[in-house]
Amino acid sequence: MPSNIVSSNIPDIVIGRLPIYLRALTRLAQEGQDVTSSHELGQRLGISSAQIRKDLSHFGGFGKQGTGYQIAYLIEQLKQVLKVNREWDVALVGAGDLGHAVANYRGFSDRGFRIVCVFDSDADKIGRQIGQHVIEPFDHLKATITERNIRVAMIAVPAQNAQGVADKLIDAGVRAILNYAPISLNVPSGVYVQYIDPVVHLQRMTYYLD
Amino acid sequence: MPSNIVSSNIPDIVIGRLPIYLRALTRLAQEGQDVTSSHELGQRLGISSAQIRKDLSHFGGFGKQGTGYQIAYLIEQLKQVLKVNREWDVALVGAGDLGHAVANYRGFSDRGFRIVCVFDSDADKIGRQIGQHVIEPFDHLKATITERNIRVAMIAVPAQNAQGVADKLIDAGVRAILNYAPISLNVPSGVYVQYIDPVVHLQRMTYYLD
DNA sequence: AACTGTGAAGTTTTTCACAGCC
DNA sequence: GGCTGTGAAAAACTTCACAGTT
Repeated sequence: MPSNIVSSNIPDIVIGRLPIYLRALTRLAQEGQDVTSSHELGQRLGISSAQIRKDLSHFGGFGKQGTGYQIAYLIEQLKQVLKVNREWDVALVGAGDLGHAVANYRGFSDRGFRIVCVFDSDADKIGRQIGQHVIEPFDHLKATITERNIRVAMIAVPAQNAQGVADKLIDAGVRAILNYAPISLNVPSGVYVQYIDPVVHLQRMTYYLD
Repeated sequence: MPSNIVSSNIPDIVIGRLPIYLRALTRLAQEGQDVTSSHELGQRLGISSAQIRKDLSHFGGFGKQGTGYQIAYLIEQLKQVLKVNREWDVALVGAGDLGHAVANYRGFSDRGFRIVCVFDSDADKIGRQIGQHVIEPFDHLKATITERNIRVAMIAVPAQNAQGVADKLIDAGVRAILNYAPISLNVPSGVYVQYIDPVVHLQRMTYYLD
């Protein structure tokens, strides 16, 4: 989702598939496999082999004709392209049920992300422990995020507060927001937003049911 | 995501935007507005007005020239198209942190979905209360889902169990799966899957950061 | 004057199909 | 024989621009 002007010439839709490839490759590696092909990967993912080859070709020739792709090598390359060969510090806003689930989720650390601070506006929650973090009050938000130079955040607050939180985050320097609140955010150019709204996903499927 | 053959001729990408429109319209209605235009809606969502008009035109002429769209009417029409003018019973599999957050989430009921049963394999959890449901053991899954004629399910179990759970759900008659586990599922034609993997969303954004 | 609905034009994305390499 | 990388072709999707309606 290039928020506005796209600086590079690689389609965003291609970028969107790379994390899926990376996830599948990581799984193959865990299963002990060393080499795969665009065909095998495509079968697993329900994507055509041509599309996978074309997508990867945007970033260079990662494969070997006749052989396929060295899984460990391709994983490294994709991590580099997606810039997750480093670890990104992430701020979490909202320490309700959802915030707790997100804070306790084990799946971030080995895929490039680490929650480093949690904020909430509820006086009862401030100071409490969540995961391994102490919940900080809202008005620490800017100082903490600026100080730690945090660029990535997740919003897990009620819909009516989400835009206000987003504005504060952006003001503090955040450039990528994963929004769990069921509302579309308005953000300036250069800020990226992704949405997770389970109902949107469900509604997209019921269309096809009878 | 038409799992295989698409019976109708309306692009899936259009279907995917309808829930977004519906969400924005519901919000406008809550704010007390009666009428909107493709332009206003597009501004809010960062989508061109032409696209909104074209998308809606697949299902009939919902608007009035010179005036725009009657919000309440358009909401009703979209609900009907997406088949959420009824309430779908949903099964939830997995009662860990994530399962708890999902089970306690307030946002399903007024948007067409109602969690009616929760399953887990952990003997310690079975019989416990979650939201307003008693956690049932895995081997009740088929009986309960068949009996209640449930067509929609959410998977919130660890990645290594997700495919097995999906297979059981499908065998029991489920046709739409919202998968929170970070793994691509293999499902037969006629079964629809949507994925929620926060890391995939985050990785899609870090590409654009420096 | 404001706005929709829609063919036509333009752009993007996917698939095809094959030369080249292992 | 099996597989990649890639131009070219095909398909899908978005935007344009305007006739027609309120």
